[in-house]
Amino acid sequence: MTQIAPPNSPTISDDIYHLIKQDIIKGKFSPGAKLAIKEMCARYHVGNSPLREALTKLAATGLIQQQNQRGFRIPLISGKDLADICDSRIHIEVAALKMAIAKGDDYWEAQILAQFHQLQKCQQQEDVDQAEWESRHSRFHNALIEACDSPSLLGFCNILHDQFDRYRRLAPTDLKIRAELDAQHREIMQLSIAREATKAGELLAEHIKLSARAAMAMFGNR
Amino acid sequence: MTQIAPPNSPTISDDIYHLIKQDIIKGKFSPGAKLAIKEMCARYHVGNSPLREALTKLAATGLIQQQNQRGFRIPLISGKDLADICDSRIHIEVAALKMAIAKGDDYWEAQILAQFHQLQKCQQQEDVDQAEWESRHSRFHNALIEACDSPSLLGFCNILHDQFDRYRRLAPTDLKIRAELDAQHREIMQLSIAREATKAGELLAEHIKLSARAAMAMFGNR
DNA sequence: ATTTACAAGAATATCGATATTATAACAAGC
DNA sequence: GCTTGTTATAATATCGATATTCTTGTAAAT
Repeated sequence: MTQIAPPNSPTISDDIYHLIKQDIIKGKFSPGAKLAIKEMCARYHVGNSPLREALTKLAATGLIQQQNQRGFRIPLISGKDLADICDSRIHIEVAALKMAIAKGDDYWEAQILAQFHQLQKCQQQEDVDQAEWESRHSRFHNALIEACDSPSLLGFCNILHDQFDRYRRLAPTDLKIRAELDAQHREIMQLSIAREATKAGELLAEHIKLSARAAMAMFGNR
Repeated sequence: MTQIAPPNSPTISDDIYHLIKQDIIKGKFSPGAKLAIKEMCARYHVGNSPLREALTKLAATGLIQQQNQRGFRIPLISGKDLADICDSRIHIEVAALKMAIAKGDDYWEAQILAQFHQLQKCQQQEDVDQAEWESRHSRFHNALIEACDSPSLLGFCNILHDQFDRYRRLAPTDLKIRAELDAQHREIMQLSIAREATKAGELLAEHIKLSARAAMAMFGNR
């Protein structure tokens, strides 16, 4: 009995879902901007239905807002919102990291090393490819928690990551802070593989806070 | 300057989203069942587009599964999945409760008392109205954490609640356990209003575990 | 008997057009 | 001048039909 791998083609809906999602995270739409259906159809060369499905899906993850009979908008930004995303990320991602440290196997350790290496290589370039860095950075953070074996926590982490990234790209990160963040990456990796759950968790919390600081500076209060 | 309240009519898409969501939670579809587009359109008396948007949204929250070119399915159930949902709920809902206890004001306290009272009244009936009980039970749990002032955590709690409820309704809860769960409700309420964050959190964790036990008994292993 | 190839059928996903609702512009009344 | 009411316009949401993809059944080949 040979279980043949199913074909499973992509759909337009799914393709532009990822496209639009990335564009939002990249900041190609300004906060509060209206996403007019017709314009979006023209921009992404798709019809009504798949576009709306993609937008609906994005609205479900909080990356855009939907109002009945009034279409879709890019959410406004605020210090309060960022603080919320940051705090939630700390709660959930730290929990996931601790679980991963408890459950992770050799493959998990290897993947962390591998992704860290790729991130390093990317950063040593003369002019860093932003898109590539973002991708590798995400993969590194994901590798840390992937072994937590909790689909729901991982899903929430992804949602929060996306929302967090939109903020992070609004404010260019200072070089000094960038170096510090990178040092934290190394430390978190080492502590995780050494199974120092508590210390690793604390450092990850610090790391997230520091990441948020640059964007946070754009808002006076919370 | 009189800021008039906007009209904001409902949409078919939004209406059936809630309808289908409740039907899934109520267990009207068996795990693994295929949700054929045409049949669903007939069943809910709606067209193609709003139905697909509703299903897409539900897929984004994990209440149904979507596969490209292969439509939508009700997720299978498993002890592993339930354990994951349960654990995540504990992580996130306990965190939210502690935040709420730290930030809650008089209104928060009053709402908890009010929702608890309504839940009690409902339970003292001869034959409990299941739908009404579910609604009041949800509102009580929500009242506890609402003051946490974190939209993202509250959103995740709702998602997990929905998934959890589907499992809970699969197995009828033993009367003895039911009484115990209700005693916990009262205790959690009291500890919360007394601002005993740690104790309240621990008890909420116990409460969630106990709720899951009945459904968990349906699966031998994890 | 098992696998492979192909064709018919069914289902999903998408398009183009329409109906419904919100928005904007403008006139009338206080 | 400001509010209120009305109409024209534009946008969203929905429908019905079509194209594309998967699935099933049958026949040929190894």
